[in-house]
Amino acid sequence: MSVPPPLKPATLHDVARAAGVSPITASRALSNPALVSPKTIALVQQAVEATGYIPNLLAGGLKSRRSRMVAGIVPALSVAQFLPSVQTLTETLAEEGYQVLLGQTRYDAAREEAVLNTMISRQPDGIVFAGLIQSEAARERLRRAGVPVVEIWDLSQRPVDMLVGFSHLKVGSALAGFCLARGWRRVGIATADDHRAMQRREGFIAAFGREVPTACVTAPSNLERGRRALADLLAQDPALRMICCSSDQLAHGVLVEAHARGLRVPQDLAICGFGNADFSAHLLPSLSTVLVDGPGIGRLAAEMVLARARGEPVAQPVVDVGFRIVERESTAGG
Amino acid sequence: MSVPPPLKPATLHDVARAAGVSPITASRALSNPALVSPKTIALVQQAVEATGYIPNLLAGGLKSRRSRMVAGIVPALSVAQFLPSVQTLTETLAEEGYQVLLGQTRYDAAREEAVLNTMISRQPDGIVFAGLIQSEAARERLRRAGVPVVEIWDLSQRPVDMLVGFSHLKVGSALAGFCLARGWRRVGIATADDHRAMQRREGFIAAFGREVPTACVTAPSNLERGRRALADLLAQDPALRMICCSSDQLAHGVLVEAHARGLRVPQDLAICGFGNADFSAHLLPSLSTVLVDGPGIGRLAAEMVLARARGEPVAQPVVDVGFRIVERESTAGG
DNA sequence: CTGTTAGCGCCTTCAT
DNA sequence: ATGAAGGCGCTAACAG
Repeated sequence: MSVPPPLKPATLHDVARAAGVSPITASRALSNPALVSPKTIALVQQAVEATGYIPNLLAGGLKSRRSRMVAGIVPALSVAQFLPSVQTLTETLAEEGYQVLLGQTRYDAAREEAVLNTMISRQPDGIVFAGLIQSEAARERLRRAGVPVVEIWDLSQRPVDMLVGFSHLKVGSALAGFCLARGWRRVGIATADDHRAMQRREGFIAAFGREVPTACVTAPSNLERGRRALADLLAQDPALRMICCSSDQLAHGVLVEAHARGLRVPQDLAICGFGNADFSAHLLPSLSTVLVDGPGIGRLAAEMVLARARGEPVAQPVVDVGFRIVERESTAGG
Repeated sequence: MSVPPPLKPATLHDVARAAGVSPITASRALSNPALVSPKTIALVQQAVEATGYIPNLLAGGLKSRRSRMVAGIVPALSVAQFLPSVQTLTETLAEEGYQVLLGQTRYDAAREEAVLNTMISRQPDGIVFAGLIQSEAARERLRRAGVPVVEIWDLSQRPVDMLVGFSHLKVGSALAGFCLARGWRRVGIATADDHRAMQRREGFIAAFGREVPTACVTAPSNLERGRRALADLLAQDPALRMICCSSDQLAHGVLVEAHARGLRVPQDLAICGFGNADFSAHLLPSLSTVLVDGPGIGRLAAEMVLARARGEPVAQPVVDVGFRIVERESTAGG
């Protein structure tokens, strides 16, 4: 049973020889069986077993110009926001034999460019980028390279190529409307300092009609920073009635800090998050939030890239998936 | 300023011609400048600018047999446990020009094998696998392929190759000792159904001396399942004094459910988690947990792979990074 | 320090 | 349905 390990792994040539056919026939038997007779296919498959052949996708990709890899680029893997999108992207692509190459920009423009350059060198069949690509040089290089690009989780007048996202400004104004409708005037904002979160804040203020107390924390946000943010906000205005947060993690921190200070939520203080994290519906009180279809964004981005890879046109290269405010206990009453 | 986009992207040949040198010299100027005169380097760099050259790492990898890619395989990206390791792995590798290829097994043995096969076809310079590789066929194929493999987050008598982890049995027995020392006899376990979590449970029971009420939830665990787990456990024994959980997410859920039922933590019910999630220290009460150095595991794994890629021997191919019980408010008193 | 030669393993193109 | 030729873009291995 046990075959001694060959020093050199078997190549398609070895398989072809073992099967008594030419290399190209072996190749077709494996990647395009429709063109080969059933007899030959069986022969080749036996030869594959016998030789322990494992194809070299690098070599195949060189000639065929299809690497079957897609770059997935996020600020950091720890940004919980993007995880469902990346996970679904990876799964959807895997079903079609594509793998995701991971890149992290750390919210850093210089690294963003470096990461994109490295990715281009790897000849990916697509690039999915969380956020908008800022660097003009990178945008130009991507267009030149002709790689399909999908920017996700934001909206832009001038995407590099394709886009699946929604308007953060509109999220902000929707939240402002939400507060105004309930008569909440003393509202504070706890926000991370990333571009998208700040845009939501801008949208909020524009619709709210005036500046509001703001606590700004370094991205990525987390529970601890949420606690500090509330402390900061209450120092600015102890009578705040409502806090809008740039993530559910931050909102959770605000909630914990509120409890630590004996504030009742929502009676004394209402709280709203963003992103509908898996825990939000199950906190005490359950957390109101803004729902965005993260998995849907990942799946759509994958399908766009796959369509391009197959040479099909993409019907709708820019998709606004929208969002929805989910009212739960933390904003009840009002 | 604006150069019209070339139909064909520039190759190293184009750069060499523009610089008036041979292709191999251009190659060396870019990838091994120490071997080339400063004058030539400058020439080549100008040519790179002029042509807009972007190297093709696929082609380079084919010849040099170094793909500069490392496979990173987890059950699912949403398993919070592994994120710090994957993030640090990705960062550490990126510093050396390596990228991570993402794979997800979904806790599924069949997919585990499929994912590993796909990864091998991509000629990675290493494979970092969260957990132990179960499939004997895959283990054999990996050895044949000669790819450096690092199994992480577990310990084994027979790793495929290298390993960075710790003993889950020992974690369990340490937790049992922790409970016994405080005189807590009515202890329940809330656990996910994955292999490692179940091992911790086994270690607990062995050291505790008897079976204990157990609520078992489907992995990956989250807050909602933690709430259900406590409900389940209290139905089994309403007088439980302490709950050990297989993750901090689960423990968080147990904490929330305890509060929902008017139980005081830790006075009525003590809770301990696992993994030291970023939020654990900042909950009310702060959550006791088992600390494991996730980023450290990722960094070590990266360094092992890099060492192998450089042809250096790995001094310690199996590393037990250990763990530490972190006592916080949720287990105070007792 | 630089160049020549020769492939890496596979697949596209064209022929049969 | 199968095969032959050639080359994808780059870099080892050797020369000079």
